[in-house]
Amino acid sequence: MPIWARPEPAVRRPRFTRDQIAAAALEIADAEGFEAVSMRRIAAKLGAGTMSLYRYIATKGDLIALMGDALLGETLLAEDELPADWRAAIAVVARRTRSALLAHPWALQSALGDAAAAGVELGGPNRLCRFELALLALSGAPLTSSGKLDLLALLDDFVYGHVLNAAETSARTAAAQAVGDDQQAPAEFLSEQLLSGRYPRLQALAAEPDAPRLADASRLDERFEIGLAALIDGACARLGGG
Amino acid sequence: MPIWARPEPAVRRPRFTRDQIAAAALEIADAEGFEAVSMRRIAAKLGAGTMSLYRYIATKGDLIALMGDALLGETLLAEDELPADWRAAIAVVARRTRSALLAHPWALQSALGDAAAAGVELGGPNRLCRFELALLALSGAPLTSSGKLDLLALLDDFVYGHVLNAAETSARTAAAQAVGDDQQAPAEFLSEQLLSGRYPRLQALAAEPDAPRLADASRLDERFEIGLAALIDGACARLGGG
DNA sequence: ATCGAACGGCGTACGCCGTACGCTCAACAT
DNA sequence: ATGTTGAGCGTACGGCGTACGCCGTTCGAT
Repeated sequence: MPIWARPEPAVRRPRFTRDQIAAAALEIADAEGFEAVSMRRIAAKLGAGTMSLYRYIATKGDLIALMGDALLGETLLAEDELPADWRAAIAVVARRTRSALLAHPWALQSALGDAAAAGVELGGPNRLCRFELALLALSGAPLTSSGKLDLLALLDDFVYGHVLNAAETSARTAAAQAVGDDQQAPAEFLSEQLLSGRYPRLQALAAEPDAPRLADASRLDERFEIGLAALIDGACARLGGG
Repeated sequence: MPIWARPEPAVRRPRFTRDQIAAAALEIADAEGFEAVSMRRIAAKLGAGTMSLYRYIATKGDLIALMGDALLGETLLAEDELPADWRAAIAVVARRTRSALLAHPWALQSALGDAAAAGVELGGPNRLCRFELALLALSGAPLTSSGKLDLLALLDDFVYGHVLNAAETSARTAAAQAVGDDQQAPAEFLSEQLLSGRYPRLQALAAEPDAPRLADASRLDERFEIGLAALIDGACARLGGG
């Protein structure tokens, strides 16, 4: 039922591959955003008729699943890129995942939505590969099997959430720098709200001399490292290891 | 420019309120999913013409922003619901956020996408309220202002990521229990993949006697608590507090 | 009380979307 | 040489967001 369970058509002489189709979709998503990815656009990019794609793919959900798995492929590392220390190793996996997702801001959109859920089922080969790699990274960790699964899930929670909020932050700052005129209104609205007195602590915080920015893109890296370290150490201790 | 900066029309006698429109959208999203929310559906539910909605809302992105902020309203707590201990207090805020988001699985979809980004800008009143509440919870914490911001961002990262992955997991298990026939194929595909030998550690893990489930919905609560505690303690220590 | 202007409500239309259906015609088996 | 198959895809349908402009009501001014 999942797309990876069905072999590619390959019956006669197919003009395309699922990989080609997914690659075209990736390109469009990177260049113009996730919602620019449509069957017609992909077909046009490949020089094919729109409906031809349906010889290779049952539904758009399948395509999205393919895109998501292709993206996960970018998170993979060779085994020898993993440090020997398991903490360092799993941190490398997490950092790599983060940078791959940040490089493709549409990544999380492909994971949400009913269309995606229909096709994802249990994840594609690259997802399994990533899982395998993560288990390898943890092979020296003093954790039970289910403890390892918990730690991996915890780290994925954090990484995905970090990317989600980082994408929102950067979209905001990007929008703020757009016309230059548009950034006036939101800023005005915010300071107006602050001055309303309904948010005393927020107001006080904004009034501080060092004035930490509320949505500060420059601290994203440092924040990620802090959370990563806290989770690896803390979760490991709480999961019964050392 | 953000929708909250513009007052409601209110010039003559408007038949609707933004709140009513947002409420109708919420109802549809809860009942039939996020992608069932369309201008036509909302208008029909309100007994209005489709285009009438545009008297109250500039674009669908605005509507989505409204929905997101309404949802954030569910995460709010009264001040006296906060424990005195700052660690306990911020944990309560995080737990409340988690349960509100889990109750509305479409929540994250509303936060993603270009349509949403256009309207969100700096967040609505409820978002500001939540921020204020979180600052109140942290008022006793031995952290600098920017340390508090970092901790809050870190916790939001974790909570949102947790919900994201939990939603995916539950969507998967829900889909698995759908027809009963469909669950056969994915399971077969997975075990086939495992037996291929390309994923030795995954295979070994699946073969263990206690057999921890790969996507285990039953451990979600415990995992959340572990991550929460690890982040609060670890991040606080690393941010220079006690 | 009357009337002009203003404005809320919304019908229509356009250009997108995903995809069901069925035709055409090249490539293969015989 | 011929029959069969299936890849490629043109057309069409129902849905989407929303631009545009008409209509009838309501309000302020007289």
